[in-house]
Amino acid sequence: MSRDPQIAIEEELHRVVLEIRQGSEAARDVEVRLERPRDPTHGDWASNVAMALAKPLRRPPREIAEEIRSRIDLSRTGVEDLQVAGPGFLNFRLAAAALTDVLARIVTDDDAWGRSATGAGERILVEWVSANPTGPLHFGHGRQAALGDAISTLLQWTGWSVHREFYYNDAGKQMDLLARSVRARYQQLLGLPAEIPEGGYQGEYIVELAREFRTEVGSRYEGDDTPEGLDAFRRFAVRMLRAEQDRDLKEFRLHFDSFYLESSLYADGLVTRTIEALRATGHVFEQEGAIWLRTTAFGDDKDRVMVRGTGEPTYFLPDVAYHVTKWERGFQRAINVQGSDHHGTIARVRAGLRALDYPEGFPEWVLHQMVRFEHGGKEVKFSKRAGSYTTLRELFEMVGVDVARYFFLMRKPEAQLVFDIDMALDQSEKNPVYKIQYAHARMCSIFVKAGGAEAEAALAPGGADLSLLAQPSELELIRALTEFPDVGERAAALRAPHLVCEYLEQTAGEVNSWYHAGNPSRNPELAVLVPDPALRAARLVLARAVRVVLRNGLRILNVSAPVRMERAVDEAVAPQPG
RNA sequence: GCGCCUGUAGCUCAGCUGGAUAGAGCAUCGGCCUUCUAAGCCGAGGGUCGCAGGUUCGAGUCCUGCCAGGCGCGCCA
Repeated sequence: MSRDPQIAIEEELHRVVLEIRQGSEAARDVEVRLERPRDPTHGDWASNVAMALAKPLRRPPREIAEEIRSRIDLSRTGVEDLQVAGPGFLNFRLAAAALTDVLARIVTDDDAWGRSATGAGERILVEWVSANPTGPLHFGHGRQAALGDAISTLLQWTGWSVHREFYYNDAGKQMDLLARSVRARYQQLLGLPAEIPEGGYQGEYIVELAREFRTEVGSRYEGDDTPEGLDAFRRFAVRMLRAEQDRDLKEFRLHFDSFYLESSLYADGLVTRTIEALRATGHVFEQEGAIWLRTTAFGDDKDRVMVRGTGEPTYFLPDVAYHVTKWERGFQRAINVQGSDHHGTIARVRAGLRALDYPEGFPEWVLHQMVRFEHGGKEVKFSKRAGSYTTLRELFEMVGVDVARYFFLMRKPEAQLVFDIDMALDQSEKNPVYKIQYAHARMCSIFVKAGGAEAEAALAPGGADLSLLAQPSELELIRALTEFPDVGERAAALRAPHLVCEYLEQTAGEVNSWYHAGNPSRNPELAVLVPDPALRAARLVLARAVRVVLRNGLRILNVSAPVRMERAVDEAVAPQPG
């Protein structure tokens, strides 16, 4: 197995640059990095290092580039050609052999292809969804749900030890309102006059909860307005709603390692401890009967109340306490995925943690903008009131989990997202999810067509002469496959799963081009599997490598990679008679 | 009024942390089906990168100021 060309070139380039800049302190910060040129005519790898050196060395960039070219030793890098181009780019072109070598490695690495060890096993906690147990998950939670999951998986792919957590705000006023709302509905069912409290929950599901509660306890709480009674309503409602959320999360393929309860922060005395710790910093003061933290000392735009005049803490305190537990549980890195409507809270939580001397980047926030749903060219509004298209469950039951997840992920988090339900419902290749899944299914069906024995022989070491893959569309596809590890690396570093979506869509397009290139026939599978056994074998290896990349990419997004698709592929894959 | 995010093709959006001729999908238009995938393939048109300055060899990308949209600015969570 040859060395990774990228690393080999970078090392050699680095060596030459060190020689050239000898004695120049000014050039010390210039880093050597290879990039993928957009235009394939610029080679497989390019470096702008000559241009970066031009200023500190006070020499024309092209002259430096030429000197690098004359000094560099490319004999062990797989590079066939090095050109100086444009203002001073160094363009490296790999020999075809170096390119096709990667195919063998992809097939060998299989499920591990594209993974890296960048995170070095360091622990990181990702917290997301964290919806209050006051109702079912709705449309708006979908983006957050898919995003946090994909970011977590990306981090695992790049070597981090990821802990997935869901934080339940099960204490405080909202829970009280929920309990009162259910109680009111319960009393109404028993024919008693009762009103939903102001700001309470109006949804139809509250009536449903009251009905179920009555089935469970009968009229035991008829007319009850004691605190103990209210607590029974609260516990019942939270239990039921959490169970419902759990079902929805599970079906949306979300798995959490832990659910952290806000109420436990009180029970374990962590809220009190946090107050004491903050007091010790000297940034706490009393005013108008409330206890404040001087968050303005840490970048907030106004000071915040920690404990109300009534003696109850505001949500701010448990929020800080919660993040303290993340650190104390051994996570020196944490990511919070939240909707941008929560961004107002960030400054104060950050200020609280800074006051307690936690480092600047702990935790890190990924904020995503809101989603706009369109169906039939019109916006679909979802309110908390009962209506069509309100819950996350309704959405994924309508368009499917794969499509829903992908659509939520395909845009960068900080941009607003239009979720086009019509396109989501489309089962042609206009729908990017199907396009990718279809490309994957096609690669699988090639193997079915070829039959097991031939495929096995081709995939065995040395079983195929990969240099036969010389069509432009084949070489371009191989290039695309080699980029996959970089994409994962970058997407993880930037917490940007949409880069994976973009890559998969692009690659699926390359697959189609290869699959159909020069094949006027309507059955490209057979056209790909030409009679010549050597070329057939090589193409089987390529098809397998494509399959590995598509499947691994989809795995990051937690979108399924069907081996067979409905209709056409099913037919194609069906056993041949005789 | 203040803060955060966004502004790129008719529409929805990418653009690898400052590089080469700004890309993709949808939509539109033009070619391809009498052997098993037309749910497809090939091609074309379409851009003052919101506006105006600035920084430098070089700006969609960085800095400043405007304009427009989204979200947020409670002793609510």
